[in-house]
Amino acid sequence: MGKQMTEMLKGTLEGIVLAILAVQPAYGYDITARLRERGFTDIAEGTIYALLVRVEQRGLVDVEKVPSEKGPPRKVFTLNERGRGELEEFWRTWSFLAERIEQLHQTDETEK
Amino acid sequence: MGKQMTEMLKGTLEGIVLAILAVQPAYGYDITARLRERGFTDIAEGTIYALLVRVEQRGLVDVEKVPSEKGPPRKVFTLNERGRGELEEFWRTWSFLAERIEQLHQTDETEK
DNA sequence: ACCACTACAAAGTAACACTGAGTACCGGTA
DNA sequence: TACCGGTACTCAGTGTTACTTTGTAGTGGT
Repeated sequence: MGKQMTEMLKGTLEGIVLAILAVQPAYGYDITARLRERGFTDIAEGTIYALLVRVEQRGLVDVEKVPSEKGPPRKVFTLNERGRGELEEFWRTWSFLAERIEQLHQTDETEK
Repeated sequence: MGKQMTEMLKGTLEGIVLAILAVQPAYGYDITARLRERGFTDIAEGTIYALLVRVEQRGLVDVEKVPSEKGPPRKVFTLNERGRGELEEFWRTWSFLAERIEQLHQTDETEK
């Protein structure tokens, strides 16, 4: 993956995952699959699991072990109240940043 | 500054500064001022100077020392050819990410 | 018995923004 | 003269994050 993308995902990837969980509860392996569907083809599994450990420790999700027919038991993550709060703040922060960057983009374009 | 914003700036702040330099050459202190004008009121000076050292070492900018009437000499940074290339890649990466996140934002909104 | 796919875990690395402190130069004021 | 506010740059140390790599383990098909 490009280095720029790697750096840009820092701070956004967590929000992306929370947003995916907001749509519907999911387990790690499933989340990486959904990310790939949405165009994030190069995100390593290990990255997602590490991120899930963090959000669990911070109490943003509830966890439930569910047996699987094809492999080890699944850890299903559900966004809880705190998680929803965090996600809302993520959208606020994102909107703030995106607006200002888009403004710069326009200025930059017109310079050409 | 909020922790989320701090993390989100990773990978984007460099692009933001390059975009500002694309409009017009500037020195560190000036760049922080322009950032504040554009709404980034909480970005520490030290952060900008460290970033400028990095982009200089990577050869994205040309540097010129210019004496100042009110303080130490200014290090004026001008975006060069490599810097413009990097900036273009930044916009590509940004657009890719922003599109997908906005898509998620919509999905998330309609869920409510 | 082997292999592919599913599913999770963990250690080590690199990159980045922040904090806080420090240096230095100038002009104005008391 | 002595001080202070504004300008301008530097640097060491900290915490967080995503990536890489490797390993473990269960299931089903051939």
